[in-house]
Amino acid sequence: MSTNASTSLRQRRKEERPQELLDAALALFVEKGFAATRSEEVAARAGVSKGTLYLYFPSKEELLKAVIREHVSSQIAAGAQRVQSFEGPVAELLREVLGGWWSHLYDSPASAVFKLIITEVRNFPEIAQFYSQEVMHPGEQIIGGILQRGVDSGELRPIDVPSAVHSLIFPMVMLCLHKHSLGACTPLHDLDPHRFIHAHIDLILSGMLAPAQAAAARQP
Amino acid sequence: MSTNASTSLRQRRKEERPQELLDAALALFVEKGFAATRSEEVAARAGVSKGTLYLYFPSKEELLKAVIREHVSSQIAAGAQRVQSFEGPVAELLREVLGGWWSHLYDSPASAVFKLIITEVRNFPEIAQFYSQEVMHPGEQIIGGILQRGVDSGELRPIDVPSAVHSLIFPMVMLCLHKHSLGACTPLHDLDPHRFIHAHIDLILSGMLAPAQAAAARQP
Amino acid sequence: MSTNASTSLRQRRKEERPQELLDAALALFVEKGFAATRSEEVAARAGVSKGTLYLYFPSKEELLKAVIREHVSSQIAAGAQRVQSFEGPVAELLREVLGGWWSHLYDSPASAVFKLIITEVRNFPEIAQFYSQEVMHPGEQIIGGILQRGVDSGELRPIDVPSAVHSLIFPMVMLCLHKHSLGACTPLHDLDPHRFIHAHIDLILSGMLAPAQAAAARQP
Amino acid sequence: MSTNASTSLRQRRKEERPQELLDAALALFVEKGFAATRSEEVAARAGVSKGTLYLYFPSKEELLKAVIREHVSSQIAAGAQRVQSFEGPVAELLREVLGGWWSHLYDSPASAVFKLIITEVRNFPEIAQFYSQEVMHPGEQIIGGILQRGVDSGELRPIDVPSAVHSLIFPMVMLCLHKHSLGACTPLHDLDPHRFIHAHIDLILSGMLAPAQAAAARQP
DNA sequence: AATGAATGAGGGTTCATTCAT
DNA sequence: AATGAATGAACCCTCATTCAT
Repeated sequence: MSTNASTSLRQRRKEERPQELLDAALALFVEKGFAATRSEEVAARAGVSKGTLYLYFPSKEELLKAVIREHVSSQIAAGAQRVQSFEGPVAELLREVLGGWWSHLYDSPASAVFKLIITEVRNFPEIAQFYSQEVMHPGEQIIGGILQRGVDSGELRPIDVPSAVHSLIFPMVMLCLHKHSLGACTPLHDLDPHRFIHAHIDLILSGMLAPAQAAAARQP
Repeated sequence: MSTNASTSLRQRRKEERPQELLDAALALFVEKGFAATRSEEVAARAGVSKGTLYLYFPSKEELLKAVIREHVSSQIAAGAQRVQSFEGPVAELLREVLGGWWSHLYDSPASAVFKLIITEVRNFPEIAQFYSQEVMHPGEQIIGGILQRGVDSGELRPIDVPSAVHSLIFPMVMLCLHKHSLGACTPLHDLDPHRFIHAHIDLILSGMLAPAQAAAARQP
Repeated sequence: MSTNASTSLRQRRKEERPQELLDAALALFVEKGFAATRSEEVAARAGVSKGTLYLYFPSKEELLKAVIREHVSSQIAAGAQRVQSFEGPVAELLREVLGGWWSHLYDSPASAVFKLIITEVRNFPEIAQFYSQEVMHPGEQIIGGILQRGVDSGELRPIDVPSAVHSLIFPMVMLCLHKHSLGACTPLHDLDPHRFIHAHIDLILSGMLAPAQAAAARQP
Repeated sequence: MSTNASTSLRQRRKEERPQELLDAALALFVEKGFAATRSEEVAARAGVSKGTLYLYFPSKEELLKAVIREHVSSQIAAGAQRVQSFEGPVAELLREVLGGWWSHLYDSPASAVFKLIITEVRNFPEIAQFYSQEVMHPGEQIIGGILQRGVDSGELRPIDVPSAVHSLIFPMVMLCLHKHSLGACTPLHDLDPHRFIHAHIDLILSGMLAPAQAAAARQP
């Protein structure tokens, strides 16, 4: 009898189902918007039928929240760890943290979540609370902490830290948004995302480094 | 003759209705998304009944396109003019152009259009073409032209112009998006939009100015 | 002053309005059906505005009834008169009555009314009563009377009069229906309406004439 | 296995639904007209809910076309076969073909389709093409062929065949139309449909038979 | 008398959700 | 556990009718 084998296959499928549904939902919600996505489409894209979706998620709205939750909790803590233990100069730390985050982010499905949040917060305000607390504030804390450390150590000019944090981060988020909106229609002619981000970090760093450091940076 | 008097109430309403409907539509499409906005809500917000909306726009989709068209054509040409005729240093020109654009933009309903475009392009790809040609490319041309002029004159370091353009612009767009999404739910704690943009421009300028200029900028 | 002239012009228009509206309504109701015709179309075809229609008819339904009433009352009485006073052979009388009726009918707007009645009686049963009493019964009486006279006089075989009446009349009505339905889309290839009706009457007569008459008819 | 049992209820319904919907649609479209019939009424009459209708037909208009298609394709070929293989006199053939067609037609739902076509062709011109090709022309060919055979063999007088075809057929169609329009409101006082058709065929035959045949027919 | 802007009930269609199989 | 037929609330849009001008 194939009971054992088929059970394990079934079992495997069964355990993967929620993730497959979440992936399908993320892709479609980001592409068409939550309201314009039919739940049957989500099911079809995950390779199951309409009814099955409702075995795993009680409603379309809960599915949305699960999609967002899934991509929100993670990697902030990891970033915080690295910052604590890092010893070298702030410029390097910043390049590592933001660069690492970016190379992880842009090409992964997680880049889509920004669009999802921008698009749907107004309809589901609980998302706002959630996202602010779990992602935005901690992220700003980490980057802000690095910058402040740089200012304190004299590596950086005395800058307005919160502003600088957003000068750094906003273009990265914006690029993710672009990827899943206009960028999916017309290509971003003369701008490679990965090169841009490095140029961007360098440009901001140039603007922040204390004159001595800046001179040093220009003639190593 | 009843021209003068009769023009007043009925006629005046008739002439103002399309604008009232467009305003209502922009607000609601941005708040809830196109698909999640009922046409009756738009009508109600404009103070008319469902049917009246369809006297002025043939369908909800045409209404969306009209909303976008309305906020897209303008002010690019004006910006180009100013740039052509300007004589002073590039830093000043940049502050004037971006600052002027910003003070006009952020507090006006036009700031909402960014969200609308991010949200709806994938469903209405003709918007992409339209927006790229009418807004993005010309805008990038203008800012890129200024930066290139600065590089050529030695005011700015030899930078990657397209990257710098987006380092400058993306945070501004991002702030508009934020205003109409997360920002409408939880306030942007320690960041005043107008002050941020000036700090942002200054920061980027610090990163771009040629060393001589930068030194001069630091000690007047 | 043009008061007099313009008043009379206006007056003329005003007096003709109801008829123009009735004509427009007949044409459109027959073409598209009552339910599928918009009252604004009727008004437009009559050269007036939507509101004006309602100055002359209290509702779309009343307009329909007026259209039917208009084409129903007439010419039955006239036919009855002719029959009473006619002296010659029945075959001739029949050709005159039906031929006269036909040449009057087929090319006039009245031919359309049959379709209107077929189409709309079920929705407005009062029409049935009306039409039966005013048109069908009297018409059948007249034709039936002629045939009966022929049978009584020996000109015609002893036939089933009611059947023969309908054998005579139904194709004529059918041709009117055809004109305003299929005939308006694909032409009636090899059948000229006027020639058909004469051939039809002759054919039926051939079938009804008493043998002696028939022989006479074949060799004069 | 649940095949046999489970096929029963749910599956059986699924297979029968389209037909049930078509029947309901035919009845209502004929009674009230296409435009005046609400799709919910059709569904209700078929014992299902509004939404279910759209599981089987993509739109009300497609439902109409399906209704017509269903009643159009058939029995013409069957008639043609019988005509080819028939050996006896034309009068008998005609009585058999038309009589057979009639007894099949008048009391079946198919009799309603004539009204549907008369009523809706102008709004859906594709129906005209369809019906002309599939029903009218072939039907006229068959009857015309019989008559022509009779003329050629000397059984019938030299008559205008196309005219005679319509003299024969039009009253039958007309009676179907009547059944579903006026006849549904006021009864056809002194005319039984089935007797009428036989009297009608006999009458027309009397008019067509060659004198010798006619004399024979009168004295058996 | 005539207009046509405005209304809102009504009807076609979609789609989240349920439930018998 | 999985399916997909069925439901019916909800939404887009139309159009008969009204009424201020």
